[in-house]
Amino acid sequence: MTVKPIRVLVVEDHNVVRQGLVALLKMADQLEVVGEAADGVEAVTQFRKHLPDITLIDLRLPRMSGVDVIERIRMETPNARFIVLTTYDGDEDIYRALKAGARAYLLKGMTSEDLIATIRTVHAGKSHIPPAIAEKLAHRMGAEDLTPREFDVLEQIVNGMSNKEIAVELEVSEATVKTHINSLLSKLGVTDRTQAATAAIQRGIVPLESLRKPKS
Amino acid sequence: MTVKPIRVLVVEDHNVVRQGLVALLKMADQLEVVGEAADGVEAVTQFRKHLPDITLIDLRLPRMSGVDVIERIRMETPNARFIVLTTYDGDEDIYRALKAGARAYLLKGMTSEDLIATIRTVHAGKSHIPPAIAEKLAHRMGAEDLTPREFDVLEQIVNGMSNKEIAVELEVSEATVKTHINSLLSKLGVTDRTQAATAAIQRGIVPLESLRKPKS
DNA sequence: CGATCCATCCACCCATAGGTGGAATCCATT
DNA sequence: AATGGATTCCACCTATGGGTGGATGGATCG
Repeated sequence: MTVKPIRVLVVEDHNVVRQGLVALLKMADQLEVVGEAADGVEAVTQFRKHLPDITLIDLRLPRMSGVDVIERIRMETPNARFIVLTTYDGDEDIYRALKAGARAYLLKGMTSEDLIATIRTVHAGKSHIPPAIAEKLAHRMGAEDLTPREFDVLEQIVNGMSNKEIAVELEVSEATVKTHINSLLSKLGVTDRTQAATAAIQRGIVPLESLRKPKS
Repeated sequence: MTVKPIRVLVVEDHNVVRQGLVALLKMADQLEVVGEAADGVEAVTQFRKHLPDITLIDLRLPRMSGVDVIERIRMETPNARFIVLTTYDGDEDIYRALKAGARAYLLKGMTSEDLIATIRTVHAGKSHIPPAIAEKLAHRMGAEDLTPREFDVLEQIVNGMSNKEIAVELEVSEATVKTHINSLLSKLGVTDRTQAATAAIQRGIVPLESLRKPKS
């Protein structure tokens, strides 16, 4: 123990994945896993307790989302460093996480070399945003940001509601719904509601989990 | 080595997850990981080489899908035993995998006890289908099974195509497209194409990966 | 205080989507 | 030979969706 190891907190709800991360990290020198958490609330607790150098964090977490965790912790500890883990590319949450202060992001399909190299890079104070994401990030800025109301309407569209149903649900006229739809269609760069729905799901604007259950 | 260990093959493309599985399995007695594979083709090769008692297999794999792997192997080795791993519930592939001969399925959020217990159960010759899935499986049977052509149309719908565009793409008339749509709407139990699209994604009938890239 | 953005609504129009009720062909199974 | 499913197409009609070009009040911000 000649050099001070990098102290890492692992936050991930899926058991196997968390075990896998810990297993990978143990193979590396000068890395120490100081804590594990399986949900957002526990993550905050563990962070306060251990004050790790690096927090590896999944975005989809029970109880409190990864983005919320990052925001919360950075209010208390502004120089906390986060590396975000995601399963899928093109996830809208990535942008929110980066905006919240994450320094890097990694897909779960990465190799152990990727993981360890990224941890060292971020610990050295640098960021590590893959070029493809950086481009999308730039591309995204100034383009699509839906107003709260447009988001409401989009959510209803994804849930298969007709304009009339949306109007009732949001307690506005159908004309208003149409206005919002026209607006969000052009913001999303799509031509109809079906494309809006799939785009919303694909980009993670509306999470899959919030989808209606089949009418059974 | 008093008792013969259960020989396990782990097939999973995501590095961390595979490592995690192996790490979990090593904690158990009388279990031996005899091979690992990161894609479908390698899975078949590894299976032939080791003839494991149990194959833990993810369904989303590069090069050859998990379902295809199961079908292929069971043609050669009909009593091969598979435990399917999935990230999300409600995945259409689960049904196909079970039909192809998988004996059990597990979510990646499981505990190590679940995993090991399931391996032993399946090795003992029993199946292990969670009640919730068994019910859905029963519920699904006799209901929705789309014809190949209906599936083609649904795929186009998910990709945001209009009826006219679908007609051109599939080289049929718009009337035919409408017929198929009418048919698949009632089979899926939905009322319009947007609901069909989200249902298709949610149930995994059309994989998210096959979605069009934004026109950029 | 203007300027801007948001949310709300209107009228009008046309294209698209979806429903109904056919019908013909082909193919596999009975 | 007959049944049934899948695929292809037609005509016809109505409902819904989406485009255009407005208008209004409220909030926020420089």
